[in-house]
Amino acid sequence: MASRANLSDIAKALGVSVATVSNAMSGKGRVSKELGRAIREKAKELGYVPSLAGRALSTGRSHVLGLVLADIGHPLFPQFAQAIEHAASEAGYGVLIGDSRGDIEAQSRAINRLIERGADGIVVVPRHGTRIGDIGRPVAVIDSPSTPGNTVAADHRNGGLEIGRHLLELGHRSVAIIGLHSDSSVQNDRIAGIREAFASKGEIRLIWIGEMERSHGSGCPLGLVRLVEEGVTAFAAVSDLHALRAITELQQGGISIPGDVSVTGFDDLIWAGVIAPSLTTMRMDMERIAEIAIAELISQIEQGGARDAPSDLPASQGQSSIPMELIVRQSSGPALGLPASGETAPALTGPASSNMSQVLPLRSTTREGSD
Amino acid sequence: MASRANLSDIAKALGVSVATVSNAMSGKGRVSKELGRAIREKAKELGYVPSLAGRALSTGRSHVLGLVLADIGHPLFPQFAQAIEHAASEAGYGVLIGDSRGDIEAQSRAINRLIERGADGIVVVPRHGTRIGDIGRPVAVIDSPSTPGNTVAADHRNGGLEIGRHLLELGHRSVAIIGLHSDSSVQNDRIAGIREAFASKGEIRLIWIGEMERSHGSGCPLGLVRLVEEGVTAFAAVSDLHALRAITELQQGGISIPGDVSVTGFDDLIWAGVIAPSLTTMRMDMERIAEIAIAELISQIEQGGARDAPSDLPASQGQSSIPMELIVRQSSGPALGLPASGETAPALTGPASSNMSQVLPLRSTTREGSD
DNA sequence: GCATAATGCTTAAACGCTTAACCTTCATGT
DNA sequence: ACATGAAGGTTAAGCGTTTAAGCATTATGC
Repeated sequence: MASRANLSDIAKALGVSVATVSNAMSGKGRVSKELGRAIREKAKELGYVPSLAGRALSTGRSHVLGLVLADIGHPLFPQFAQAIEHAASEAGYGVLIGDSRGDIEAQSRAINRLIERGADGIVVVPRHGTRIGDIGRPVAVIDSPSTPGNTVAADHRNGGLEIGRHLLELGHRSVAIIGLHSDSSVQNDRIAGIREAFASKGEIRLIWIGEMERSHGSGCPLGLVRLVEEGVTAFAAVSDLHALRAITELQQGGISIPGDVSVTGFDDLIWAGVIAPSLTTMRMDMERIAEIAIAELISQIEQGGARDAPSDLPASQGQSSIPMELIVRQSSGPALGLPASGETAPALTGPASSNMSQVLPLRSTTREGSD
Repeated sequence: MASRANLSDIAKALGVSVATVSNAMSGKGRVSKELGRAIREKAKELGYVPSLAGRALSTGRSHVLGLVLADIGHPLFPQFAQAIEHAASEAGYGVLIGDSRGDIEAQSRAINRLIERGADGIVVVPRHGTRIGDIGRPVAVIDSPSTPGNTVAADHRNGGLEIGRHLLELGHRSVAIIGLHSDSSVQNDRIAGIREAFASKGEIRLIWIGEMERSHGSGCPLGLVRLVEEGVTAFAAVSDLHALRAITELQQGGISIPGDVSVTGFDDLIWAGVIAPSLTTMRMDMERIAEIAIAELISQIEQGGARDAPSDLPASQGQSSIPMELIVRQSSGPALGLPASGETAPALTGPASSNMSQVLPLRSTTREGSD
């Protein structure tokens, strides 16, 4: 089997010049209707596939984009990768992945590697608290709308607002927010949103997992049961991962969800729908985010060429923030003291956290799965 | 800023020919020690980065590999992507991702797209029950050792064996295996391993989530509490995702883990270490698997060239299977009736599954987090 | 001391594509 | 009738690299 057909094969077969064939395929030069059709037919017949390498060398464009995730191990990565790949593919671009496990320096190394590999532009979901400097090539940053230099992101603040309102409507007046650490814009936006929803309407406390783990080791209990005793009726985690941690810890402590307390998450990660109780959470519109990021990137690539200073033009339409969607499932319910079905919930009596062998009353779960 | 320096710039600056510079950089032709050093110095000085496009055009090798995951949304994807990217990068290759969400046909489309993009070879983690046909280019398949055409994979069967033995040692004699559906070689291997461990030493039943969801809807309860009443003391899920589902369902039903029953998973997914109780599971050695897959692929690429019939040579050393590692955490403990610390565990009394408002005794969790 | 070989470099072609420039041919406006 | 322009092509250069072949020059064998 001969190796792949090229332009010259088609040209020879039809007795025309390669340039004409090239023009016909790209629809750029001046080629008569008929010849154009004939060429495309022949191309199909020979199974012609353009050589990206040849094209890249000639045009200086590889038609490949780089994707750099700060934390490629994050469970959100699949969604990102899938959406970005899809959008890029639609636009005729391939996606090269860059691993930046580890620190910030690794992140820039990853970016550089991708550039050396010839990526026309880079999509970055940066590590917390990182700013992407000028890398001499178009970049689209997906972080949070409040991050300077951000290109597109979900409206995390509004997401927080919605989850806050949801809990508020359910009657919760004392909630604990669970975050990892305070140097992530995404988390801070979400938290700010929740706070805004509760402004003066309820009491909020903050739990930083990062801090607790620093003193008690990774995977340590978060002491949530004690908070429940102190009156907290809802836990709003800024990630489904933390929500999961909360749910299991509470359940292990004999607390019923959503009977006794509610738990909400963020991101609608893969397990959100299958755990018991299934998780109420906020979902990003990855498809749209990816589309916009890619569109921005490609527009920069195609017009800009060698433009590197992002301060040059005000980046097309500026930064867009995409609404998030509230997914109500089983893990959120009416606050204790606001009986759902006429029955009065028994108050929690005595300390339950330190001594799990105590007998706890379990309320029945009344809600059904909705999706 | 001038665009990137190329061979010709270096050649001009030193008054030599491009060919010499090329030889010096690649160390292939005949170049004197001194001149070689001078050239490399100049290259560094000018910030020379070889043009992959030029090289690709000249050599016919893009130095790019394609990565196709059947289910890119699977939580294992990050680990795969990271390991593959790392191994490929070490070998001087980039990794292009292919999205094959959806059916088997989408999988071949993804593979084709990557080939059209010029990938020198493809790493495939195929969809259950798929066989990758001849695609005219080197392929490395990561599925299960029992799959025909498999290149490298974790030793899932042995993994099952180990988890089975672990439960056996803890005194469990009646376990339920939780799987998704029966057409996955990986799952079947794992299950076979567990079965082998228990051969005639205990009772095993099988739960297929797929079947249950087909009749009761996605995310439906699996009825595990009833199984506990019937005497099951351990649940061995073939994926951490299912294990998670089991743990939450059991906890919600008022059953203590590992006090009343044990639950184990597979794959050591991201949440395994942070949920309560943390999850006992089996981990694949992704790094090694990726290394071997990439090495195989590259060896095929570099020697084979246009060889397409895999039946030609017996594929180097044949298919390798990499041992899995048992990670013991909190979710597995001694079987009921085999008191861990002198204390006799109370037997479960009466039906607990259908009526969750029943008051259940909770045993204390005695084990500490170990990692 | 002369054929032979090794060494160090250059020339030139090739990879497949794009694109500017050029050359016919034919239709058009004046 | 003749300059002008458009249409439909062709030629040729160039993108950056590799690599076979060629050509001096110097070392080696006998």
